[in-house]
Amino acid sequence: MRQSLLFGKTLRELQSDEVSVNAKLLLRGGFIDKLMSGSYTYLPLGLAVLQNIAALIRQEMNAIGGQEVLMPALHPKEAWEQTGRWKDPGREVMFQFSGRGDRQYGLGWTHEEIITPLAKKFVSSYKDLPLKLYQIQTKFRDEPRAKSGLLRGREFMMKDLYSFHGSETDLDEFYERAKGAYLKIFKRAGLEAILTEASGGAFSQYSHEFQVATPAGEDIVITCAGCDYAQNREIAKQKSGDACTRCKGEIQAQRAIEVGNIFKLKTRFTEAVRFTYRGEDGTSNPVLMGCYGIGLGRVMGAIVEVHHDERGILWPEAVAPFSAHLLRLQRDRRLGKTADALYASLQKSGFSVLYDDREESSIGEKLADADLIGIPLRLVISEKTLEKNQIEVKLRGEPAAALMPEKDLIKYLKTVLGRV
RNA sequence: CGGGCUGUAGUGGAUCGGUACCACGCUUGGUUUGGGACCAAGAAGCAGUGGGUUCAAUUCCCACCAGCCCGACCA
Repeated sequence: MRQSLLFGKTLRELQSDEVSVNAKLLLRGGFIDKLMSGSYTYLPLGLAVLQNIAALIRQEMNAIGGQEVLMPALHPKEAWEQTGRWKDPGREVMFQFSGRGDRQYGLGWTHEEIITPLAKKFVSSYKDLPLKLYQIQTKFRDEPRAKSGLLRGREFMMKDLYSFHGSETDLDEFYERAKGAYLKIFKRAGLEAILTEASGGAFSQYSHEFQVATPAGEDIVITCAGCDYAQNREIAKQKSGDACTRCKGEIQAQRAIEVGNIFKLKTRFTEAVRFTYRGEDGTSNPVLMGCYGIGLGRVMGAIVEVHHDERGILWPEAVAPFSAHLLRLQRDRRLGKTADALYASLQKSGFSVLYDDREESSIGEKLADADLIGIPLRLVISEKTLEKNQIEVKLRGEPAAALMPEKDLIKYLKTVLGRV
């Protein structure tokens, strides 16, 4: 992508009352634009990151047998009355309104009410189970207080997977596989997620949250320095400073962002819609369910909270909007031709490149923008490099740059960049 | 929903009650080129909305709306 044509610009200044790091850097970098509190437009750069996160999640969901569907966000009241959630707790978080006539509608903040009847239509025998369906779709929640940039929105992208099983052991087994897939997703996205036990809330006593430790988090998790004990503060019996009951290690409390959670719903929703299946022996049995969510925008925000410095963002390679950022530093014609040629040859080799071909901006602006945008690899063509007939290569996270001739560059990129 | 702070060109900020100023950005022309460079000439505003006080309100008061933050809330 030629940066001169890219929609969205980096900003030098921001409304001074914005405190959240992810909001500041993503707004300044031209990744997102705020429509209102808790509601953002993803500009081309931000959308590229979001789509990379989505692609990564899809890979791992497909790997554990998930099949992607897309359900409506607009729901009829009746679907929610069946499970008793139209009034409580629905009314608290659900946008509800009436349409033509007296027909009542709500916007989906979760999809058990839709997917359970859907699965029921197609599942009747043990042969149809287990079944794992997921979607990546916009959720709406009437949050009492949207805040912290992408971390808590009123409208946000969520991956929600629902699994259906014929037995509790099958549910348990899949739950563990989903847990593993989640840890893999967060690791690939550059996040160290703490697997945290949490309360099951309204419909289950089993639940795990995936928490990313950062001062920007709104949750508090209680962890042990010595073992992998981790519980949400709401249910933790140990507190900061205690000696761990498992390993005597030091218990600590830390702030964290909840980027995902998984639940065993068991029969909470299948019972409500009388969803049963015929077993091998001909008997009718209840279907068991699990649900597994990841907030994509929240993942993106958490990545920025964890991976940034005073100059800007440092995107992990797997989610970066582009693999490389090519800067044409000066405006000289010969230099422009060299840079254009390199851009073309990188594209031909299959690399995703943002090419700063802007003529009007100063050198300082280009360098500052590159740091702010945070693409992992920076390539510079300037009068200096042209003289030596080489290209400057620098990793965003490292201070030193190296020079190399073009013929070595492609080889180097292939080793450094995971995806081509 | 309680509390605090804030609303002024596209953006960020000034403006002891006398109808608005600066910087950035933008437009035109020129110069410059390794960390947001310089010169010149421009364009750009119902001062969040409504009410009140006053001869006079961007400025003081009230209400509402919006934004940020703290708390409550949150599968």
